[in-house]
Amino acid sequence: MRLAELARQSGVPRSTIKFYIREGMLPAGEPRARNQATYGPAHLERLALIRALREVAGLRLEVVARVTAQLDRGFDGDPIGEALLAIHAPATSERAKGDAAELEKLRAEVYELMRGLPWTTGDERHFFAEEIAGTLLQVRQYLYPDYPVAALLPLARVAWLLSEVEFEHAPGGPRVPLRARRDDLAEPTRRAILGSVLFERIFAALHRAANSMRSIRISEELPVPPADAPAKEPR
Amino acid sequence: MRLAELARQSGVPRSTIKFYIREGMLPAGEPRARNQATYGPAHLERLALIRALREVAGLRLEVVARVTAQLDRGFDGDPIGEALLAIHAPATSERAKGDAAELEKLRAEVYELMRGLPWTTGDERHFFAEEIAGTLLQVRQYLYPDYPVAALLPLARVAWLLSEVEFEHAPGGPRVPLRARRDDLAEPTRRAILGSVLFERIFAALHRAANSMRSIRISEELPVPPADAPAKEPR
DNA sequence: TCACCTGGATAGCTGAGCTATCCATAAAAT
DNA sequence: ATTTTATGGATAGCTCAGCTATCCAGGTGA
Repeated sequence: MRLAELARQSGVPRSTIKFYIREGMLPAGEPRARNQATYGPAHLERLALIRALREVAGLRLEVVARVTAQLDRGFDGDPIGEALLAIHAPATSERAKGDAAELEKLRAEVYELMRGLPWTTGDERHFFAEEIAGTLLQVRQYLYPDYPVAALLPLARVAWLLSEVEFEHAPGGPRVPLRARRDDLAEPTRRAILGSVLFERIFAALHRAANSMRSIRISEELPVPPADAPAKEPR
Repeated sequence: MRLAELARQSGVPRSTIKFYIREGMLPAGEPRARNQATYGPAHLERLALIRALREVAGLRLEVVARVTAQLDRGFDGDPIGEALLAIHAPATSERAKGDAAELEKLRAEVYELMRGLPWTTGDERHFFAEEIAGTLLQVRQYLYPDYPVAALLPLARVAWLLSEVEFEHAPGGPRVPLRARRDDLAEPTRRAILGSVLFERIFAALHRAANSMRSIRISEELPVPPADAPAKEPR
Protein backbone atom coordinates (compact mmCIF):
# COMPACT_ATOMS: atom_id res chain seq x y z
CA MET A 1 0.00 0.00 0.00
CA ARG A 2 1.08 3.57 -0.45
CA LEU A 3 1.21 6.49 1.94
CA ALA A 4 -2.34 7.74 1.45
CA GLU A 5 -3.71 4.26 1.99
CA LEU A 6 -1.59 3.78 5.11
CA ALA A 7 -2.89 7.07 6.45
CA ARG A 8 -6.48 6.08 5.72
CA GLN A 9 -6.23 2.63 7.28
CA SER A 10 -4.38 3.77 10.36
CA GLY A 11 -6.32 6.98 10.88
CA VAL A 12 -3.05 8.86 11.32
CA PRO A 13 -2.65 11.94 9.10
CA ARG A 14 -0.15 11.80 6.26
CA SER A 15 1.91 14.58 7.75
CA THR A 16 2.12 12.84 11.09
CA ILE A 17 3.27 9.63 9.46
CA LYS A 18 5.99 11.55 7.69
CA PHE A 19 6.88 13.14 11.00
CA TYR A 20 7.25 9.73 12.65
CA ILE A 21 9.46 8.56 9.78
CA ARG A 22 11.61 11.67 10.16
CA GLU A 23 11.93 10.95 13.86
CA GLY A 24 13.06 7.45 13.09
CA MET A 25 10.37 5.58 14.97
CA LEU A 26 8.65 4.33 11.85
CA PRO A 27 10.73 2.78 9.06
CA ALA A 28 10.41 4.43 5.66
CA GLY A 29 8.49 2.61 2.97
CA GLU A 30 10.11 0.32 0.45
CA PRO A 31 11.13 2.67 -2.38
CA ARG A 32 9.76 1.80 -5.85
CA ALA A 33 11.06 4.91 -7.54
CA ARG A 34 12.64 8.17 -6.53
CA ASN A 35 9.37 9.40 -5.12
CA GLN A 36 7.31 6.29 -4.73
CA ALA A 37 7.31 3.86 -1.86
CA THR A 38 5.11 1.04 -0.60
CA TYR A 39 4.20 0.17 2.97
CA GLY A 40 3.22 -3.16 4.41
CA PRO A 41 1.22 -4.47 7.38
CA ALA A 42 4.32 -4.06 9.56
CA HIS A 43 3.93 -0.31 9.12
CA LEU A 44 0.33 -0.50 10.22
CA GLU A 45 1.29 -2.46 13.32
CA ARG A 46 4.08 -0.09 14.16
CA LEU A 47 1.74 2.86 13.80
CA ALA A 48 -0.76 1.17 16.12
CA LEU A 49 2.03 0.64 18.63
CA ILE A 50 3.18 4.24 18.46
CA ARG A 51 -0.31 5.64 18.83
CA ALA A 52 -1.15 3.30 21.68
CA LEU A 53 2.05 4.07 23.54
CA ARG A 54 1.37 7.78 23.11
CA GLU A 55 -2.36 8.00 23.67
CA VAL A 56 -3.04 5.05 25.92
CA ALA A 57 0.16 4.80 27.88
CA GLY A 58 0.97 8.50 27.66
CA LEU A 59 4.64 7.85 26.99
CA ARG A 60 6.71 10.65 25.59
CA LEU A 61 7.84 10.32 21.98
CA GLU A 62 11.45 10.04 23.15
CA VAL A 63 10.58 6.90 25.09
CA VAL A 64 8.48 5.50 22.25
CA ALA A 65 11.47 6.01 19.98
CA ARG A 66 13.68 4.04 22.36
CA VAL A 67 11.22 1.18 22.47
CA THR A 68 10.85 0.97 18.71
CA ALA A 69 14.61 1.28 18.29
CA GLN A 70 14.96 -1.69 20.61
CA LEU A 71 12.44 -3.60 18.53
CA ASP A 72 14.23 -2.78 15.28
CA ARG A 73 17.65 -3.77 16.59
CA GLY A 74 18.79 -7.34 16.54
CA PHE A 75 18.01 -9.34 19.66
CA ASP A 76 19.98 -11.85 21.56
CA GLY A 77 17.42 -12.64 24.18
CA ASP A 78 13.80 -11.85 24.72
CA PRO A 79 12.72 -8.82 22.68
CA ILE A 80 9.70 -8.19 24.86
CA GLY A 81 11.72 -8.11 28.03
CA GLU A 82 14.21 -5.87 26.25
CA ALA A 83 11.47 -3.53 25.12
CA LEU A 84 10.13 -3.35 28.66
CA LEU A 85 13.60 -2.46 29.84
CA ALA A 86 13.86 0.20 27.14
CA ILE A 87 10.81 1.97 28.51
CA HIS A 88 12.94 2.44 31.54
CA ALA A 89 15.98 4.27 30.32
CA PRO A 90 15.81 7.69 31.94
CA ALA A 91 14.91 10.73 29.86
CA THR A 92 18.01 12.58 28.70
CA SER A 93 17.34 15.86 30.43
CA GLU A 94 16.75 14.38 33.85
CA ARG A 95 20.37 14.29 34.87
CA ALA A 96 22.36 16.66 37.00
CA LYS A 97 19.94 16.55 39.87
CA GLY A 98 22.38 17.23 42.65
CA ASP A 99 25.70 15.56 43.07
CA ALA A 100 26.73 13.31 40.18
CA ALA A 101 29.26 11.39 42.27
CA GLU A 102 26.72 10.81 45.00
CA LEU A 103 24.27 9.60 42.40
CA GLU A 104 26.77 7.16 40.95
CA LYS A 105 27.55 5.77 44.39
CA LEU A 106 23.88 5.36 45.10
CA ARG A 107 23.29 3.73 41.73
CA ALA A 108 26.01 1.19 42.47
CA GLU A 109 24.46 0.44 45.84
CA VAL A 110 21.02 -0.02 44.32
CA TYR A 111 22.48 -2.21 41.63
CA GLU A 112 24.22 -4.35 44.23
CA LEU A 113 21.03 -4.72 46.18
CA MET A 114 19.07 -5.66 43.07
CA ARG A 115 21.62 -8.29 42.16
CA GLY A 116 21.05 -9.80 45.58
CA LEU A 117 17.38 -10.34 44.80
CA PRO A 118 16.43 -13.88 43.89
CA TRP A 119 14.79 -12.84 40.64
CA THR A 120 17.13 -10.47 38.83
CA THR A 121 19.24 -11.70 35.95
CA GLY A 122 22.84 -10.80 35.36
CA ASP A 123 21.76 -8.17 32.93
CA GLU A 124 24.03 -5.16 32.60
CA ARG A 125 21.44 -2.81 31.19
CA HIS A 126 19.70 -2.11 34.44
CA PHE A 127 18.38 1.32 33.64
CA PHE A 128 16.00 0.97 36.54
CA ALA A 129 18.91 1.14 38.98
CA GLU A 130 19.61 4.59 37.66
CA GLU A 131 16.03 5.70 37.91
CA ILE A 132 15.64 4.29 41.38
CA ALA A 133 18.88 5.89 42.50
CA GLY A 134 17.76 9.25 41.14
CA THR A 135 14.46 9.06 42.96
CA LEU A 136 16.17 7.85 46.11
CA LEU A 137 18.41 10.87 45.99
CA GLN A 138 15.31 13.03 45.94
CA VAL A 139 13.84 11.07 48.82
CA ARG A 140 16.97 11.85 50.79
CA GLN A 141 16.92 15.49 49.75
CA TYR A 142 13.29 16.14 50.45
CA LEU A 143 12.18 13.62 53.03
CA TYR A 144 14.59 11.37 54.87
CA PRO A 145 18.26 12.38 54.70
CA ASP A 146 19.39 8.93 55.82
CA TYR A 147 16.98 6.74 53.94
CA PRO A 148 18.85 3.43 53.60
CA VAL A 149 19.06 1.57 50.33
CA ALA A 150 18.24 -1.64 52.15
CA ALA A 151 14.77 -0.27 52.82
CA LEU A 152 14.05 -1.07 49.17
CA LEU A 153 14.06 -4.79 49.92
CA PRO A 154 10.47 -5.10 51.14
CA LEU A 155 9.33 -2.95 48.21
CA ALA A 156 11.15 -5.24 45.80
CA ARG A 157 9.45 -8.27 47.34
CA VAL A 158 6.06 -6.68 46.81
CA ALA A 159 7.01 -5.77 43.24
CA TRP A 160 7.87 -9.37 42.44
CA LEU A 161 4.67 -10.52 44.09
CA LEU A 162 2.71 -8.05 41.97
CA SER A 163 4.39 -9.29 38.82
CA GLU A 164 3.43 -12.84 39.77
CA VAL A 165 -0.17 -11.82 40.34
CA GLU A 166 -0.31 -9.99 37.03
CA PHE A 167 1.17 -12.83 35.02
CA GLU A 168 -0.97 -15.48 36.64
CA HIS A 169 -4.24 -13.65 36.50
CA ALA A 170 -3.92 -12.40 32.94
CA PRO A 171 -6.84 -13.84 30.94
CA GLY A 172 -5.64 -16.69 28.79
CA GLY A 173 -2.56 -17.27 30.88
CA PRO A 174 0.76 -15.45 30.70
CA ARG A 175 0.81 -12.48 28.36
CA VAL A 176 4.24 -13.22 27.01
CA PRO A 177 4.60 -16.08 24.55
CA LEU A 178 7.65 -18.30 24.81
CA ARG A 179 10.17 -17.86 22.02
CA ALA A 180 7.84 -16.63 19.34
CA ARG A 181 9.13 -16.41 15.81
CA ARG A 182 10.60 -13.06 14.93
CA ASP A 183 7.81 -12.03 12.59
CA ASP A 184 5.03 -12.97 15.00
CA LEU A 185 6.48 -10.58 17.48
CA ALA A 186 4.85 -7.24 16.70
CA GLU A 187 1.45 -8.01 18.13
CA PRO A 188 2.56 -9.84 21.30
CA THR A 189 5.04 -7.07 21.98
CA ARG A 190 2.39 -4.41 21.64
CA ARG A 191 0.20 -6.34 24.05
CA ALA A 192 2.96 -6.97 26.55
CA ILE A 193 4.13 -3.38 26.62
CA LEU A 194 0.64 -1.94 26.74
CA GLY A 195 -0.37 -4.42 29.40
CA SER A 196 2.61 -3.52 31.47
CA VAL A 197 1.87 0.18 31.27
CA LEU A 198 -1.90 -0.09 31.68
CA PHE A 199 -1.72 -2.36 34.69
CA GLU A 200 0.95 -0.18 36.18
CA ARG A 201 -1.48 2.70 35.95
CA ILE A 202 -4.31 0.73 37.47
CA PHE A 203 -2.11 -0.46 40.27
CA ALA A 204 -0.84 3.05 40.93
CA ALA A 205 -4.42 4.20 41.33
CA LEU A 206 -5.15 1.36 43.75
CA HIS A 207 -1.96 2.16 45.61
CA ARG A 208 -2.79 5.82 46.04
CA ALA A 209 -6.29 4.87 47.10
CA ALA A 210 -4.80 2.50 49.67
CA ASN A 211 -2.46 5.18 50.98
CA SER A 212 -5.26 7.74 51.22
CA MET A 213 -7.52 5.30 53.00
CA ARG A 214 -4.80 4.22 55.37
CA SER A 215 -4.01 7.83 56.17
CA ILE A 216 -7.67 8.64 56.75
CA ARG A 217 -8.20 5.51 58.83
CA ILE A 218 -5.23 6.29 61.02
CA SER A 219 -6.20 9.91 61.42
CA GLU A 220 -9.81 9.12 62.25
CA GLU A 221 -8.87 6.19 64.46
CA LEU A 222 -10.81 3.72 62.39
CA PRO A 223 -9.57 0.13 62.35
CA VAL A 224 -6.70 -0.50 59.94
CA PRO A 225 -7.13 -4.02 58.59
CA PRO A 226 -3.97 -6.10 58.11
CA ALA A 227 -2.81 -6.93 54.62
CA ASP A 228 -4.05 -10.49 54.79
CA ALA A 229 -7.63 -9.62 55.71
CA PRO A 230 -10.13 -11.34 53.43
CA ALA A 231 -12.04 -9.26 50.93
CA LYS A 232 -15.74 -9.03 51.55
CA GLU A 233 -17.78 -10.24 48.61
CA PRO A 234 -18.95 -7.18 46.70
CA ARG A 235 -22.70 -6.51 46.68
CA MET B 1 8.66 39.88 53.79
CA ARG B 2 7.94 41.38 50.40
CA LEU B 3 7.92 39.91 46.93
CA ALA B 4 11.60 40.40 46.12
CA GLU B 5 12.59 38.78 49.39
CA LEU B 6 10.22 35.87 48.83
CA ALA B 7 11.71 35.39 45.39
CA ARG B 8 15.23 35.49 46.79
CA GLN B 9 14.57 33.06 49.64
CA SER B 10 12.62 30.59 47.53
CA GLY B 11 14.79 30.83 44.45
CA VAL B 12 11.69 31.20 42.31
CA PRO B 13 11.70 34.22 39.96
CA ARG B 14 9.39 37.11 40.71
CA SER B 15 7.50 36.65 37.50
CA THR B 16 6.91 32.99 38.21
CA ILE B 17 5.59 33.79 41.66
CA LYS B 18 3.19 36.25 40.13
CA PHE B 19 2.19 33.60 37.64
CA TYR B 20 1.41 31.13 40.43
CA ILE B 21 -0.66 33.77 42.20
CA ARG B 22 -2.54 34.46 38.99
CA GLU B 23 -3.22 30.75 38.61
CA GLY B 24 -4.59 30.65 42.13
CA MET B 25 -2.23 28.06 43.56
CA LEU B 26 -0.38 30.56 45.73
CA PRO B 27 -2.41 33.00 47.85
CA ALA B 28 -1.71 36.68 47.24
CA GLY B 29 0.25 38.56 49.89
CA GLU B 30 -1.43 40.48 52.67
CA PRO B 31 -2.03 43.92 51.13
CA ARG B 32 -0.52 46.89 53.01
CA ALA B 33 -1.41 49.47 50.41
CA ARG B 34 -2.70 49.50 46.89
CA ASN B 35 0.57 48.23 45.56
CA GLN B 36 2.27 46.81 48.59
CA ALA B 37 1.84 43.38 50.13
CA THR B 38 3.68 41.21 52.61
CA TYR B 39 4.28 37.49 52.48
CA GLY B 40 4.83 35.10 55.34
CA PRO B 41 6.49 31.72 55.89
CA ALA B 42 3.31 30.05 54.67
CA HIS B 43 4.07 31.44 51.23
CA LEU B 44 7.56 30.00 51.35
CA GLU B 45 6.19 26.60 52.30
CA ARG B 46 3.59 26.70 49.61
CA LEU B 47 6.19 27.63 47.03
CA ALA B 48 8.37 24.73 48.17
CA LEU B 49 5.37 22.42 47.80
CA ILE B 50 4.55 23.68 44.33
CA ARG B 51 8.12 23.38 43.09
CA ALA B 52 8.54 19.94 44.61
CA LEU B 53 5.30 18.68 43.13
CA ARG B 54 6.33 20.04 39.75
CA GLU B 55 10.01 19.20 39.63
CA VAL B 56 10.26 16.18 41.86
CA ALA B 57 6.93 14.54 41.35
CA GLY B 58 6.46 15.83 37.82
CA LEU B 59 2.80 16.63 38.41
CA ARG B 60 1.08 18.91 35.97
CA LEU B 61 0.18 22.38 37.21
CA GLU B 62 -3.49 21.54 36.91
CA VAL B 63 -3.05 18.74 39.44
CA VAL B 64 -0.88 20.88 41.69
CA ALA B 65 -3.63 23.48 41.63
CA ARG B 66 -6.17 20.87 42.71
CA VAL B 67 -3.99 19.76 45.59
CA THR B 68 -3.38 23.29 46.86
CA ALA B 69 -7.05 24.12 46.42
CA GLN B 70 -7.83 21.11 48.60
CA LEU B 71 -5.34 22.37 51.17
CA ASP B 72 -6.84 25.85 51.18
CA ARG B 73 -10.39 24.63 51.51
CA GLY B 74 -11.88 23.83 54.87
CA PHE B 75 -11.47 20.24 55.99
CA ASP B 76 -13.80 17.92 57.78
CA GLY B 77 -11.51 14.93 57.98
CA ASP B 78 -7.85 14.29 57.31
CA PRO B 79 -6.39 16.98 55.06
CA ILE B 80 -3.48 14.80 54.02
CA GLY B 81 -5.70 11.96 52.96
CA GLU B 82 -7.83 14.50 51.13
CA ALA B 83 -4.83 15.97 49.37
CA LEU B 84 -3.74 12.51 48.30
CA LEU B 85 -7.20 11.92 46.92
CA ALA B 86 -7.03 15.25 45.09
CA ILE B 87 -3.98 14.12 43.19
CA HIS B 88 -6.26 11.55 41.78
CA ALA B 89 -9.02 13.49 40.17
CA PRO B 90 -8.71 12.83 36.45
CA ALA B 91 -7.41 15.56 34.19
CA THR B 92 -10.22 17.43 32.50
CA SER B 93 -9.37 16.59 28.93
CA GLU B 94 -9.13 12.84 29.43
CA ARG B 95 -12.79 12.13 28.96
CA ALA B 96 -14.69 10.92 25.93
CA LYS B 97 -12.51 7.87 25.40
CA GLY B 98 -15.09 5.66 23.85
CA ASP B 99 -18.58 5.09 25.15
CA ALA B 100 -19.56 7.36 28.04
CA ALA B 101 -22.38 5.05 29.16
CA GLU B 102 -20.07 2.04 29.14
CA LEU B 103 -17.56 4.02 31.18
CA GLU B 104 -20.18 4.97 33.75
CA LYS B 105 -21.31 1.36 34.08
CA LEU B 106 -17.73 0.25 34.54
CA ARG B 107 -17.07 3.00 37.06
CA ALA B 108 -20.05 1.85 39.11
CA GLU B 109 -18.78 -1.73 39.01
CA VAL B 110 -15.31 -0.68 40.09
CA TYR B 111 -16.78 1.44 42.84
CA GLU B 112 -18.87 -1.48 44.04
CA LEU B 113 -15.85 -3.73 44.10
CA MET B 114 -13.79 -1.16 45.97
CA ARG B 115 -16.51 -0.77 48.58
CA GLY B 116 -16.28 -4.49 49.14
CA LEU B 117 -12.65 -4.23 50.11
CA PRO B 118 -11.93 -4.40 53.82
CA TRP B 119 -10.01 -1.13 53.82
CA THR B 120 -12.00 1.46 51.89
CA THR B 121 -14.02 4.06 53.74
CA GLY B 122 -17.49 5.19 52.82
CA ASP B 123 -15.99 8.11 51.00
CA GLU B 124 -17.95 9.42 48.07
CA ARG B 125 -15.06 11.17 46.35
CA HIS B 126 -13.51 8.06 44.91
CA PHE B 127 -11.87 9.64 41.94
CA PHE B 128 -9.71 6.59 41.60
CA ALA B 129 -12.74 4.55 40.60
CA GLU B 130 -13.07 6.82 37.60
CA GLU B 131 -9.42 6.56 36.69
CA ILE B 132 -9.39 2.80 37.13
CA ALA B 133 -12.55 2.45 35.08
CA GLY B 134 -11.05 4.55 32.30
CA THR B 135 -7.91 2.48 32.18
CA LEU B 136 -9.91 -0.72 32.39
CA LEU B 137 -11.88 0.40 29.37
CA GLN B 138 -8.60 0.75 27.51
CA VAL B 139 -7.51 -2.67 28.69
CA ARG B 140 -10.70 -4.06 27.22
CA GLN B 141 -10.25 -2.10 24.01
CA TYR B 142 -6.63 -2.91 23.42
CA LEU B 143 -5.92 -6.18 25.20
CA TYR B 144 -8.63 -8.33 26.71
CA PRO B 145 -12.17 -7.55 25.55
CA ASP B 146 -13.69 -9.44 28.46
CA TYR B 147 -11.35 -8.46 31.24
CA PRO B 148 -13.49 -8.85 34.39
CA VAL B 149 -13.63 -6.17 37.06
CA ALA B 150 -13.22 -8.87 39.69
CA ALA B 151 -9.68 -9.45 38.42
CA LEU B 152 -8.78 -6.24 40.23
CA LEU B 153 -9.18 -7.93 43.60
CA PRO B 154 -5.73 -9.51 43.80
CA LEU B 155 -4.21 -6.23 42.62
CA ALA B 156 -6.05 -4.36 45.35
CA ARG B 157 -4.75 -6.81 47.95
CA VAL B 158 -1.20 -6.17 46.80
CA ALA B 159 -1.82 -2.41 46.85
CA TRP B 160 -2.94 -2.55 50.45
CA LEU B 161 0.04 -4.71 51.34
CA LEU B 162 2.33 -2.18 49.68
CA SER B 163 0.77 0.65 51.61
CA GLU B 164 1.34 -1.31 54.82
CA VAL B 165 4.97 -1.90 53.93
CA GLU B 166 5.50 1.75 53.10
CA PHE B 167 3.91 3.06 56.26
CA GLU B 168 5.69 0.60 58.51
CA HIS B 169 9.12 0.94 57.04
CA ALA B 170 9.14 4.71 56.77
CA PRO B 171 12.02 6.01 58.88
CA GLY B 172 10.69 7.47 62.09
CA GLY B 173 7.45 5.56 61.88
CA PRO B 174 4.31 6.51 59.98
CA ARG B 175 4.71 9.55 57.77
CA VAL B 176 1.33 10.96 58.60
CA PRO B 177 0.89 12.58 61.99
CA LEU B 178 -2.34 12.03 63.83
CA ARG B 179 -4.60 15.03 64.00
CA ALA B 180 -1.98 17.73 63.72
CA ARG B 181 -3.04 21.28 64.39
CA ARG B 182 -4.14 23.16 61.30
CA ASP B 183 -1.08 25.41 61.12
CA ASP B 184 1.39 22.56 61.59
CA LEU B 185 0.01 20.94 58.52
CA ALA B 186 1.97 22.44 55.65
CA GLU B 187 5.20 20.54 56.23
CA PRO B 188 3.70 17.09 57.02
CA THR B 189 1.45 17.43 54.03
CA ARG B 190 4.33 18.22 51.76
CA ARG B 191 6.18 15.20 53.08
CA ALA B 192 3.20 12.88 52.81
CA ILE B 193 2.37 13.88 49.27
CA LEU B 194 5.95 13.84 48.10
CA GLY B 195 6.56 10.53 49.83
CA SER B 196 3.53 9.06 48.20
CA VAL B 197 4.62 10.18 44.76
CA LEU B 198 8.32 9.36 45.16
CA PHE B 199 7.73 5.89 46.49
CA GLU B 200 5.16 5.29 43.83
CA ARG B 201 7.84 6.07 41.29
CA ILE B 202 10.39 3.82 42.95
CA PHE B 203 7.91 1.03 43.17
CA ALA B 204 6.90 1.45 39.55
CA ALA B 205 10.55 1.05 38.57
CA LEU B 206 10.87 -2.08 40.67
CA HIS B 207 7.64 -3.37 39.20
CA ARG B 208 8.76 -2.88 35.62
CA ALA B 209 12.07 -4.47 36.46
CA ALA B 210 10.22 -7.42 37.94
CA ASN B 211 8.03 -7.75 34.86
CA SER B 212 11.01 -7.55 32.53
CA MET B 213 12.94 -10.11 34.51
CA ARG B 214 9.98 -12.43 34.72
CA SER B 215 9.46 -12.15 30.99
CA ILE B 216 13.13 -12.81 30.30
CA ARG B 217 13.24 -15.69 32.75
CA ILE B 218 10.20 -17.32 31.22
CA SER B 219 11.48 -16.83 27.70
CA GLU B 220 14.96 -18.15 28.46
CA GLU B 221 13.61 -20.96 30.59
CA LEU B 222 15.44 -19.81 33.69
CA PRO B 223 13.87 -20.63 37.03
CA VAL B 224 11.15 -18.24 38.12
CA PRO B 225 11.36 -17.94 41.90
CA PRO B 226 8.06 -17.74 43.80
CA ALA B 227 7.07 -14.50 45.49
CA ASP B 228 7.97 -15.77 48.94
CA ALA B 229 11.55 -16.70 48.08
CA PRO B 230 14.03 -15.21 50.54
CA ALA B 231 16.32 -12.41 49.40
CA LYS B 232 19.97 -13.25 49.22
CA GLU B 233 22.10 -10.93 51.30
CA PRO B 234 23.59 -8.35 48.96
CA ARG B 235 27.37 -8.38 48.37
C1' DT C 1 -1.78 14.15 -22.04
C1' DC C 2 -2.97 15.43 -17.58
C1' DA C 3 -5.16 15.04 -13.02
C1' DC C 4 -3.44 13.13 -9.07
C1' DC C 5 -0.10 11.38 -5.92
C1' DT C 6 4.68 11.01 -3.90
C1' DG C 7 8.70 12.07 -0.80
C1' DG C 8 11.32 15.77 0.98
C1' DA C 9 11.71 20.28 2.88
C1' DT C 10 10.14 23.85 5.58
C1' DA C 11 7.10 26.56 8.12
C1' DG C 12 3.32 27.07 11.31
C1' DC C 13 0.24 25.81 15.04
C1' DT C 14 -1.32 24.54 19.95
C1' DG C 15 -0.86 24.10 24.83
C1' DA C 16 1.95 24.02 28.99
C1' DG C 17 4.83 26.50 31.75
C1' DC C 18 7.11 29.96 32.50
C1' DT C 19 9.73 34.79 31.74
C1' DA C 20 10.24 39.59 30.55
C1' DT C 21 8.63 44.25 30.03
C1' DC C 22 5.87 48.20 30.83
C1' DC C 23 3.63 51.24 33.91
C1' DA C 24 1.43 54.01 37.46
C1' DT C 25 2.05 54.20 42.15
C1' DA C 26 3.94 53.86 46.71
C1' DA C 27 7.74 53.37 49.95
C1' DA C 28 12.56 54.34 51.32
C1' DA C 29 16.73 56.83 51.04
C1' DT C 30 18.97 60.92 50.85
C1' DA D 1 11.38 67.16 49.29
C1' DT D 2 13.05 64.91 45.91
C1' DT D 3 15.16 61.04 43.96
C1' DT D 4 15.71 56.07 43.82
C1' DT D 5 13.87 51.70 44.22
C1' DA D 6 10.25 48.32 44.60
C1' DT D 7 5.44 46.88 43.87
C1' DG D 8 1.27 44.78 41.77
C1' DG D 9 -1.28 44.35 37.65
C1' DA D 10 -1.43 43.75 32.78
C1' DT D 11 0.22 42.01 28.73
C1' DA D 12 3.31 40.04 25.59
C1' DG D 13 6.78 36.78 24.44
C1' DC D 14 9.58 32.63 24.89
C1' DT D 15 10.69 27.42 24.73
C1' DC D 16 9.63 22.79 24.04
C1' DA D 17 6.83 18.84 22.58
C1' DG D 18 4.06 17.12 19.24
C1' DC D 19 2.01 17.53 15.60
C1' DT D 20 -0.17 19.75 11.02
C1' DA D 21 -0.16 22.24 6.71
C1' DT D 22 1.85 23.91 2.56
C1' DC D 23 4.83 23.99 -1.23
C1' DC D 24 7.30 21.72 -4.77
C1' DA D 25 9.55 19.09 -8.41
C1' DG D 26 9.31 14.95 -9.98
C1' DG D 27 6.60 10.28 -11.05
C1' DT D 28 2.12 7.32 -11.88
C1' DG D 29 -1.82 5.68 -14.02
C1' DA D 30 -6.07 6.66 -17.22
